[in-house]
Amino acid sequence: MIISSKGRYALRVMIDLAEHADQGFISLADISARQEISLKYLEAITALLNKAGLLDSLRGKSGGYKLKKKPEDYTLREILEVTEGGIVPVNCACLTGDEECERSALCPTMPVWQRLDKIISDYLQSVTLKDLITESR
Amino acid sequence: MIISSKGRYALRVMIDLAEHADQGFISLADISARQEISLKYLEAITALLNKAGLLDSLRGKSGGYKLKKKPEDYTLREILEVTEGGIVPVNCACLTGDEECERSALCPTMPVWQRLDKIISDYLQSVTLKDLITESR
DNA sequence: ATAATTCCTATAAAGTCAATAGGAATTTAA
DNA sequence: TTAAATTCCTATTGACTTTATAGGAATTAT
Repeated sequence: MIISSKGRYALRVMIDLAEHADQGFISLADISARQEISLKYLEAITALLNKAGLLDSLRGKSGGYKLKKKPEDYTLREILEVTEGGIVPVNCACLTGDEECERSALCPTMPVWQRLDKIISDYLQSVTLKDLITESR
Repeated sequence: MIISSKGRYALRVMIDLAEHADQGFISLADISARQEISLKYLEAITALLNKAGLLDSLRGKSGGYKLKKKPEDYTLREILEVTEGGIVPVNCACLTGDEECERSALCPTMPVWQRLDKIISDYLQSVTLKDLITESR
């Protein structure tokens, strides 16, 4: 799985924050109730988003989170990369680069993994948070 | 990870078989030596490919495997789907379909997962085993 | 016959994922 | 000034998946 439930939930959190952007800081308790995701799991997810600088946070009573940028300025790629710790479709050294691969010089599969990686990356880069927001009806 | 090491190895096996297609049945011992993958793991991988009907096999002395079709008639998609047991980028019910999702009617993320799935699927469908074969030099 | 091979079932070790727990630090609001 | 609400931090757990390996049965060419 390229995108785990952490990434899926992160997207729902960001959408929720975008849809309530006019209400200042939104508490995780509110998001938990609306999205039916446990408070504790939400804490883990927003910790990642916050550390990466995607959110503003305020501690203490009537605190919470809000978006730091406009929805159209977040790409799905940046949101998902933060929560997943990198988006890689294949655990091959030619993509992860964490170890040397002796075969790389004549590896027939390398171009495929690199193109696949680019296709995915490009698509996720092309969609913004704003694209996901459903107008309230 | 959308594609595990089993899928990566499967591709290398298929390439190896394609490159030695003129030599009749190729034993896993030979592939193991060339590809530096353990015999036992190769057995597990070819079992999947064989059960799915992608290979011809012959047991006993001087037995082995060979391709059932021409390299240009295998898509990466069919090879990888067999060894991975399905290629799905996100563990969401809208793709796996193994359980009902109450949110689906107004889920803002569903179209993204479906498009991502299609992009990946289309790309892997468009590349054949023949495309991967490097002419010997 | 025998050697080489695929085929079958089981198992083990390591890693990842999904989620929870408990409490410290902070801040607002009563 | 105190109490309540909230984020923040570190740790842990159970389930599941991945990546193999082991032992031997069945089969077949030589």
